[in-house]
Amino acid sequence: MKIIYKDGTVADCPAEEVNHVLRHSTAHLMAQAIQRLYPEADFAYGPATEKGFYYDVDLGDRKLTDEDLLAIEAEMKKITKEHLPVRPFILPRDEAVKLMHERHAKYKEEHIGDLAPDAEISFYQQGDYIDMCVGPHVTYTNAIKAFKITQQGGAYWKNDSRNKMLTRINGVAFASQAELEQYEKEQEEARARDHRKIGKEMGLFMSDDLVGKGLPMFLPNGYTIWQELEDYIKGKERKLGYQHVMTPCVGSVNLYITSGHWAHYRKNMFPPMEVEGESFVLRPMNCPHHMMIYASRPHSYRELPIRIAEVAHDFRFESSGTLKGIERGRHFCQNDSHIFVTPDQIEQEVKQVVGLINDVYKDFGITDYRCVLSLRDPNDTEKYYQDDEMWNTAESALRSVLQDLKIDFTEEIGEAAFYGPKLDVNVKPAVGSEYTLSTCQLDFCLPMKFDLKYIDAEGKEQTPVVIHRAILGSLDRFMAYIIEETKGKFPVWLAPLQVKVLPVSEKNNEYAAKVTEALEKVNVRVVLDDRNEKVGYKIREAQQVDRAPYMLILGAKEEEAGTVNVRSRDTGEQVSMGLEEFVAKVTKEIQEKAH
RNA sequence: GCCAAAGUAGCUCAGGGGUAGAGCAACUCACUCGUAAUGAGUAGGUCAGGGGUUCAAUUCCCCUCUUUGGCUCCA
Repeated sequence: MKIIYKDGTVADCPAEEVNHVLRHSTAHLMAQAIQRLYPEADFAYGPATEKGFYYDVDLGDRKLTDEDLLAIEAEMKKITKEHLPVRPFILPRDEAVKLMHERHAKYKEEHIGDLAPDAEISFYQQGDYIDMCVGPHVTYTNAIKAFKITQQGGAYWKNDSRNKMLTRINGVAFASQAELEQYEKEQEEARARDHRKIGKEMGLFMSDDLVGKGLPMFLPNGYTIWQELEDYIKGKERKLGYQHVMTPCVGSVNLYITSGHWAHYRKNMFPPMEVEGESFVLRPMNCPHHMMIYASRPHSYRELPIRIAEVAHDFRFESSGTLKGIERGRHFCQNDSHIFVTPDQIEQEVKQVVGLINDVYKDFGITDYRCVLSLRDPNDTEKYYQDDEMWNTAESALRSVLQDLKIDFTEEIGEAAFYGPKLDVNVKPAVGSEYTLSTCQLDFCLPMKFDLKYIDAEGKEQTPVVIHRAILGSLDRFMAYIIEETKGKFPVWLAPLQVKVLPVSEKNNEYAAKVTEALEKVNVRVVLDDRNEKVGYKIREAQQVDRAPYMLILGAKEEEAGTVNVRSRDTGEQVSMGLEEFVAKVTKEIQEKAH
């Protein structure tokens, strides 16, 4: 594919750039179509995205309907067929401003003002459409072959909620129709494994208007998984010397004033409750409670590290637009811990935390994640606790552990907690944008605010350092992740229904009941489907809805021989074996938490 | 919170100013069945809620709630 640079050079597009250029050019193509249909349209930014492009446009009071989007798409197709040449030109700044001003492009005009004084200002023209742009672009409009407008939404000018909300029109674009179709197929598959959809199908959780939005409730099947996860992580933690505690979901406002959360995050907390002249809030996090547990008695350096852990209920007032099933609600259970260490234990302890994350990810087969070292923004004096030396020490401590462990990570400015830098492990859901699964945060700040101490080897008082960490993040969110990763086909140890017993006819119900009982006796989660239906019908439901790892087909043959016919959910394979043999197999898999 | 779209049976969805529709699920009956849907029948609804227009509203208009997508936010 030929592309044209802003200086007019035409060249072959490097293979790895093809999609990006194509998508960026498709954004221009769409803008041209919009301009033809709505001449009053004023364009802001219109970049390429991961799979396509968008353009933010100010349409005044006009609202676009789905039909309007189809009309825009049709106009785009028309323009590609017009075979318009795409040509760049460069203007000095004053002429550039003049051109944009004449064309009533007020966002572009403002954009010029944001550019570096010596920046070269280039434009691309196709037909009567001119866009300020650095390029490169395709050389003719008909190079764009496979695209689709996917949706519209609002987006703030310069991504700032104080600015005007513009109409963002999103689309996807590919080099070929086949790739576009492939993409659409993948999207459909992603929607099918959305945890909200599977959660409904399998009866894992629900929500109800009367209970309140963002407040999901776990149903028996979902809570079974939840409890398995809780037992699993607590077991891991116990082996590493964590001590579990239980603290209340409500705390006095004074507690959060002391911690600094009141000043920094009050707007994300449910408003206070006044009783007997005191104010209380639903807690949004557990650090202050755990600080108070540490502070309740004196500590020697010999005791450190002290690892206080809790699977704790938290409540955060998330804005309504961000709620998403059990991935992000207003109530969740954090797999939280606060580790109190001496400064020279930081490195070893962070390494232990990272080791635990690795261990857990291995157990769940999680491989598709991204590590981020979240740093403060030194210019943001409002959000971050002000102490440069503290920040520098904490940030470089975390960085050096990551480097030591040879972990790939990116650094992101302005992503730190107000009290310290974080190592975040981020993953992507089936639908929607990336979120943090695990986190490990270094904190020199809260121990000071709570005046925490330990006695060092010289008998002097010292301030400990706190490591905040969450491995499964919140159990709710982790469950959402596991649902999507497995498409509801959980490993046996997690599956809400582990074995489904399917008699071939009613004649075999009695034997099937006996088999069911034998499994119940060894605590296997088993259900007998003795409905008067054909075995194929029962299999379909057990496979597609229950997603039971094992189905036991029991007919005359099995009854006579005292065996079970085992059908595997994942392979569809059928194997006959003795009941005892099956019991041993399934209990072993549960015990070993086999994938 | 903001910008859009949507809300009809338990689920997935069709419909449309004049008695509310289908498939699946549920229930009943028959069949007694061998690895992803046996057949017949029955029941199931304040068409999210409230207000308005109209002889008549589930349908048109307004408000509210919830859901979905995008933006902002995410300790």
